Amino acid sequence: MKPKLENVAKAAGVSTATASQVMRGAGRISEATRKRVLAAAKDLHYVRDGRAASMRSGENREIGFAIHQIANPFNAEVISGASDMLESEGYLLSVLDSRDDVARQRRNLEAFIQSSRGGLLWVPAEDTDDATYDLLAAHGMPTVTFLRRSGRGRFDHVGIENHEAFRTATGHLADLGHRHIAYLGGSAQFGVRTERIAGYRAIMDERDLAAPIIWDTRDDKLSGLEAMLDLYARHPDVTAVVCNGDMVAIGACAAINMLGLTPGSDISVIGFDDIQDAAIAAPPLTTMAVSPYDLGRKLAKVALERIRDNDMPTSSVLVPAELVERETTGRPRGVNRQKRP
Amino acid sequence: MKPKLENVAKAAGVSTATASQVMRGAGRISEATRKRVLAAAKDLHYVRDGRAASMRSGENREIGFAIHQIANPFNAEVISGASDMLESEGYLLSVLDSRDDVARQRRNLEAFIQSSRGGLLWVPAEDTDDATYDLLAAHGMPTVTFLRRSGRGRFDHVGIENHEAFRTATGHLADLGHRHIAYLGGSAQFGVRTERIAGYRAIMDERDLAAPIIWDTRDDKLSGLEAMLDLYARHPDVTAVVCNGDMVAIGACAAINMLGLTPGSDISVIGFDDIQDAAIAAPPLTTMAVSPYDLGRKLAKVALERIRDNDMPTSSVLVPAELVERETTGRPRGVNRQKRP
DNA sequence: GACGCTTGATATAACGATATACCAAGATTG
DNA sequence: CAATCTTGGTATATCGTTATATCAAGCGTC
Repeated sequence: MKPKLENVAKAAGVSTATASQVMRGAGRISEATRKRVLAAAKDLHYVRDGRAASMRSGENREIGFAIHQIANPFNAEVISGASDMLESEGYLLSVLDSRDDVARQRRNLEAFIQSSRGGLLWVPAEDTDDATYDLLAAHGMPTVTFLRRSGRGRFDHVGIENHEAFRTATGHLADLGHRHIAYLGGSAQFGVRTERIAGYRAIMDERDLAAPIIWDTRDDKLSGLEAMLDLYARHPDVTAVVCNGDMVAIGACAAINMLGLTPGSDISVIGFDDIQDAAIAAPPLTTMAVSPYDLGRKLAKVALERIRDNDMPTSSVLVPAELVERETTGRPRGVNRQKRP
Repeated sequence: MKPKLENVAKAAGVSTATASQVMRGAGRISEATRKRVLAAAKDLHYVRDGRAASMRSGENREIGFAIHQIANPFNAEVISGASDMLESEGYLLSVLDSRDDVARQRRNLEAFIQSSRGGLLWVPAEDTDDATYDLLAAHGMPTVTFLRRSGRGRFDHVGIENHEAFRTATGHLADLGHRHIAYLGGSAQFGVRTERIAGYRAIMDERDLAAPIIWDTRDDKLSGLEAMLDLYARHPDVTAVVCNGDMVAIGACAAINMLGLTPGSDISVIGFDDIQDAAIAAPPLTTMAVSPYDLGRKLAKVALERIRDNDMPTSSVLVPAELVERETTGRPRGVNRQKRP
């Protein structure tokens, strides 16, 4: 049923070796036989068995992306960017979603190893244990971690300047006159959040603002909404929130609306990511922008270099985020309009 | 570097055949040697080469999902559902995104064939040509199409009762007293949209309402917003819109807000999908709900049956959608409150 | 003690492609 | 014209597993 190289070769009246060379465009083959083989292949709907090919040649042009959450529009954009870059170089990207579950992630990564994917883009799940990093390192899988850093420098990394970005975000609110600024979406011990929280704390400290408030929540709108309602009930003096992501921020804005208040004038909200929704939210969300598509391309580029030479020293790229002022940040009530510092 | 079965076998002092049997839990092996082999395997960080295994055994527990758009929260939920169902049966799901591009889809599907994935879940890209269906059929790939039907009955299908759902949606608006109802997100010739549009048209016709207006737009918020602005400029008499999806509907609501009007009282909007955003949008969106997670599970279940017996006659499952009334639909201005029929 | 039966393990041939080495025939050279 | 090169092609071992057949040893049975 499934045609193999042997069938193609027989149909074209050549050896499998010759057929193989034609299919790969390798070796020295006369134009006449080349055409004959190609015709036979098309005729039989031949598709080569990549397992056999990759086993023998040691090459695999399928790259894996192990990500913590597919359902996030930011991540989806990253995937698009990475995919485009890889495709332009003749590779292909398949995605496995761990949903931040370490057991599922383990299964996913083992599947990548089992199929000897050509390389691996990876956003490690929270609480990923060392054994998992060891596994990849032990198998010599060309790996680039993304966003969440770890693995003790054994892997390349592409990420965001989180610390600096949250200094900027918090600083922006402070500049506007806010003193009680909370951080929404914190708590987890993982690298990214601690970097971000550190940036937030640094400004709260340097500018001598009120005591930091870190409020936990997951990364989606509904959680952001609930967390904001909670926060407001417990800390009514908070006039501004820095959010761990746009999803949370948009949820928070929805909560503020539900409370009969207005984001930007009653409570200021600043997000992170600049997802498509941010610009068309009501009101449009002030946020820290990084281009996820470009980030994805960058990520893929680093991976390609690693794949081409697995002996290079590991590298690390951090991309800065940029403040995009829209309408959810403003002066707190009771602070007079004055020149910005 | 990469350990193979031979190394494990040698370390345990047995043959590769024995080691293989231990790793698979097959054959008759004494408890003592079983333990010795397992220990050796763990010791060497052994992970079996799935390519070789699947080549020899003809089995592959990695399932592919070829989808038209990862970045859609509805689809993301479907993926989660399918993934959970498959995992519970010891399979694993990897996702390739075609972004509705037929060339990219072709490459993706060929990759699935090359690696001989155990089965295939597939939302065909718009304008998929027959040759692509033929390709899968020719290779005997166990395939279930999802949402978009085609392939002339050669594949199992899981989908939504689109026609009936859009009769319900349009009927709901008609019941409220609307006469000028537009369809937002139409035009493409593909199955799903024509089914939906047919349902809409049927009601417009049966109830003797104004002439149908079909307005084209892509499936995201920004496009929905632009389309709604456009529609309003050209057809100011429209008092209600049925949308092809929640993303479009939410975009449309944003547009209505921008125009200084209120969704639900000035212009009614009804969506489709009931994504998470629908419930927390401002105002909350009336929509036709199907549970994407359950849909994903169902899809996976059908695929598993197909994988287990590829000679079964093909089946088709259509899941109904359900009206969820929230706040974006109401009586048109100027129509008196009256008993619902 | 020859016979069958069970248990635990092994030797070996696939699976489908590709890398390597090799070869025949014609063309080129000194 | 013998020696060398080029061209176009093939035979074969190999990648890492697993399925199949086979086998030796122990054990009971008549």
